[in-house]
Amino acid sequence: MPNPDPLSNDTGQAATLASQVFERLREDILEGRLGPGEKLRLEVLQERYQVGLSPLREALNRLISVRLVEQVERRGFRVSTLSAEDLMDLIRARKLINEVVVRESLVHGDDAWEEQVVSSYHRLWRCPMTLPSGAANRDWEVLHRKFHEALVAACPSRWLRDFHELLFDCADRHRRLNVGRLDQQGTMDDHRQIMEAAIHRDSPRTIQLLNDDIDSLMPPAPAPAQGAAQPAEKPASAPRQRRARVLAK
Amino acid sequence: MPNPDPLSNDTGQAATLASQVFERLREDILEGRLGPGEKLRLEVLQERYQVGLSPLREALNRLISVRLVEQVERRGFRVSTLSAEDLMDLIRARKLINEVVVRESLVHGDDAWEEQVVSSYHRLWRCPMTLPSGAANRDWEVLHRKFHEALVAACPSRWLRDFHELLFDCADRHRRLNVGRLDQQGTMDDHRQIMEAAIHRDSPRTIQLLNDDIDSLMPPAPAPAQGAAQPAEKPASAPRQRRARVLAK
DNA sequence: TTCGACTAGATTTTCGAAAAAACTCTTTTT
DNA sequence: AAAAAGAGTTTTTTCGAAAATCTAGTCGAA
Repeated sequence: MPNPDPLSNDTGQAATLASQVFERLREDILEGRLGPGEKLRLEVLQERYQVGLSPLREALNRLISVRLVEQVERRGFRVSTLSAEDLMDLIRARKLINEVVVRESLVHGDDAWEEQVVSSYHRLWRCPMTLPSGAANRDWEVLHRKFHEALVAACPSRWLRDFHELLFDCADRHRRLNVGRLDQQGTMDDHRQIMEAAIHRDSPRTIQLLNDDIDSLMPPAPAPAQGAAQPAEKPASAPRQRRARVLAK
Repeated sequence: MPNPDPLSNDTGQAATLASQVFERLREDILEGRLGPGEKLRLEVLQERYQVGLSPLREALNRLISVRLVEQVERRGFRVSTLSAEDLMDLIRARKLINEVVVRESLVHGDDAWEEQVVSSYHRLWRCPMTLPSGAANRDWEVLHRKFHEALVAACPSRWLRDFHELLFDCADRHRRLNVGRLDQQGTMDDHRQIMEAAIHRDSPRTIQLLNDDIDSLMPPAPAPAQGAAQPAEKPASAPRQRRARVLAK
């Protein structure tokens, strides 16, 4: 379940404005309402989220650490870009980390872990991937993430789990922004297979299945370098095209 | 060479206050002037670095992303702690990432890379590890970091290089704060061996040597769980010792 | 025309004070 | 005594305006 109340965090405390804005910005980027490469003007965001500069800036900074936003000193923030190259690198790194983390998790997972895997799978299974309207179902996204998180939850290395999570989120952004362009059918069944391989502690198979899943993000057409997502200056409003400039050093 | 001018960044631009404070805070934490677990009161830092809240907060947020600082909403920031457990985990993760990154780097490294490795080694070799005064030599720290960076610079995966860097910095913090307690003699010679193995493209040996180096951070005495570094409330000034309290959750 | 200096407007960064929470200590209640 | 309730003090978070810097466009010289 996604936290239903954005005004409070998991511990029931009231969230700071910074956290709230962080969440909203995150969603907006993940869902593509703020496109890759788009400039994030502070005043605009201030207006959009109805907050002052302090919480906004704080949120932006946190988004940088999860690589959703990039900053150039004194020149502001922008949504980070998604290039085909990045994606390839991401896929490679992910497979690598995944392999280790999954293996470790399967080795160390106890009964409680197993239950978590099964139940998070079941919740995911029950949840429709798309809403009746055809739009992506946010709940599904969250459950999907939780399922993958549960799989590796038993890996004893915090560092590796964190890397895994970061990579997952980045890959997930690519996935979301490419829905339609990607072939995402088997997903339902894939997850069941993964879950079963995992609770049978079949490392090689689990890893293999997950790697396939990861690979499914590969840019559809290895077609001529034309880039799936260019750092467009907000397609909707790109009146002023400026020529390349030589920046100091 | 550490950037000699903290008022400007690498591109010659004037650095923002936030960046300057970030650097200073970073140094202070790395050198132990701000100890592990120490509470970072905003007002105190404001006074110490002579800046307003905005740049301070920004710096703190950036430090969080490199794991030097931790935050609890509405309860402020503190220097992140260093436990023996963390260190063990860190060592494991580092060896793992290291293995991959080094192998890739040795495979892809070209002549320019090789030169960089050699020259960064040489600069390191030339530099005394400690100052005449006996204190740690900051230049050496920087060159040391650069040497390790150069080794893996040819790894084509940005993600893995970034992970490698993050892990290195964290491990380095442990090392610095434990100088004296650790056996750090062979270092000089070790680096030469590493460099040579690397330019001979001898992956297994390079990896082995680096792993040994990493292992050398292992807590000296596996003595009774007494923790090498407790989240002490600033040893230097702990006038009010307050009894343990039950914190929410 | 092309380059460079310059100006006006836009945008980001920083400050100082106000608002909101958390913490400490005391008092009250069970 | 232990827990609950308050009151005053810290500390963090947020705002709104000022300062600093960047950008785009203009004008003049080569």
